[in-house]
Amino acid sequence: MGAEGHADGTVGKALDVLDMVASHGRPVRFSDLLSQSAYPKATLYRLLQTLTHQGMLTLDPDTGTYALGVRLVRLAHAAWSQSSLAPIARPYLDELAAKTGETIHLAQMDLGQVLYVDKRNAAKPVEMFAQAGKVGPAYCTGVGKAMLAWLPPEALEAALARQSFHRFTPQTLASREELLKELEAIRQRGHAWDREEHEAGIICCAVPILSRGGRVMGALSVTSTTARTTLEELGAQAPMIKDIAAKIAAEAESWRFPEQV
Amino acid sequence: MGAEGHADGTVGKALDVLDMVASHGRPVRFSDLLSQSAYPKATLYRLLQTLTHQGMLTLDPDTGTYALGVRLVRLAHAAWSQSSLAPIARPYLDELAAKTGETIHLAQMDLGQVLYVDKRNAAKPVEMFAQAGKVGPAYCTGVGKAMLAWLPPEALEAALARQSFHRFTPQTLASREELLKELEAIRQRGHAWDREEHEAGIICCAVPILSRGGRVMGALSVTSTTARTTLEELGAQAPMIKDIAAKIAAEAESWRFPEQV
DNA sequence: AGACTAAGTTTCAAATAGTGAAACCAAACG
DNA sequence: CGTTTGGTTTCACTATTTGAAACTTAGTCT
Repeated sequence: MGAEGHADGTVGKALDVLDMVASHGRPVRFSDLLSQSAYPKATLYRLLQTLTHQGMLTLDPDTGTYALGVRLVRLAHAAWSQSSLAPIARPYLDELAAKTGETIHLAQMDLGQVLYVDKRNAAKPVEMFAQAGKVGPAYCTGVGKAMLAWLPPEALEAALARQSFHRFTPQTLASREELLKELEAIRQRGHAWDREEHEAGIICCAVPILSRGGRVMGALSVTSTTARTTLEELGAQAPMIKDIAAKIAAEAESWRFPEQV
Repeated sequence: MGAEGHADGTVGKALDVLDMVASHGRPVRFSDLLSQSAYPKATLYRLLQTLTHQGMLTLDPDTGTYALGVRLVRLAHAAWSQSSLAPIARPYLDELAAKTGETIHLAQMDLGQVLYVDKRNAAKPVEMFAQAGKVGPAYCTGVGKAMLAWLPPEALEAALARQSFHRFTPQTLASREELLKELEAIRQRGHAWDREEHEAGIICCAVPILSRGGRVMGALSVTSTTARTTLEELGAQAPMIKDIAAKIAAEAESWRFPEQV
């Protein structure tokens, strides 16, 4: 809930409110927000007013409810096409999807959580917005563990502090200690497994996408079901996945220094 | 450029900076932003720091460049699925695309500009993030004019003030007066034309999506080329488009009061 | 009706947080 | 090496934010 740590300054508070509105699935009334937030009435009111005035929120005059504004959609368009690995990785995901015939995930780290930025479905065509932008836990997903494993100490610490360690399945690594041991194994192995840790019957093989400097940029995974395949079979594809991750990393980096001018 | 009107408060400035980063297609360095922004060095610096700390921006430690952060992608996911008409309209867009075989646009108003929130391409399947989130001018597009025509006076005024009235083609209505006359005609007619006003050879028929109270929620358009069809043929479909717009509006509204509890 | 209640909006003095010129530091350059 | 360029920190000044409380509407109850 409100355990949002320290919201620095007015901007932090405003963004906090934004998150609050986002977390409800539907338009919210002022009083709903008021009862949830730690901020006093007048403060919250002005915050909402500012955000609305800025187009980050929409106030429906009929119902008096707030919803996220369209300006966010515009910003996100830019965010997706510029900040994330998605646009660069797109052709590679297609390639990987074609070769494996399995579900592909491309994820990045967002405040200790896994954020899926792109995806290919085994069968159906992609439904972008509907899928990308989703978040998931880091400690019990392939992509999550792959990224955690290569995070520098302080960042890892920060991320660990945000894990819930909820036990989704009997296989879930539901403690800090177990997870740390696993991360060590992942570093050794070079890729992460998901052994039905998040969802029964779902397994995956994930590799990190690392910059030349060793910084974690994201992770890439191939997901399947125990009904269709085994960890061993998935593991056979690990070199190929790693290879594609390396290509994505290389292209992402070279994209950074196009015209140093 | 900096003609951003009045950025109220710190929050406004922060969002302003966010837009600035977004407007560059690529990661930007501090000095680039500095030269562009009206804010003094230290102010801009702290703003960037705050935004980075909040996950709205990412600072690449290797290159010292800022890019939009992943938190935006997450927020946008929520924004798209909650605030916009897109999720509701989706099946209707499919229907309209199937019936007409033409390109379909669903747009909303964003600070005087047209924001495309969903789209169906004539031939290819949709590329969501790559297309949705784009913005365009209001005064010379079908959807733009359709929305302007039903805006209440003050909102119209605010929107008009933000139009550039650049003459894209000989047909572009490049003045406030011409546009106002056209808007009147649109209200009479019930739908807006785009007579190659934005791009030569591209025509479209657009209708507003209005709430029961008459509030503009968005607009819907069918686009084609002069090579393939004529305004008259497009106009023949206007009733159907209007019908679908009405359905979207109805569903969007009923969605608002699901469980009044 | 008239008195209550809930929900949203506005006020205003006090306090905090934001400002920005200038100083500082550190690489990169010549 | 001295200099430039690019980024970070300081600090006194001030404008913005704060939030208790007063105020307005609507909507309810008796």
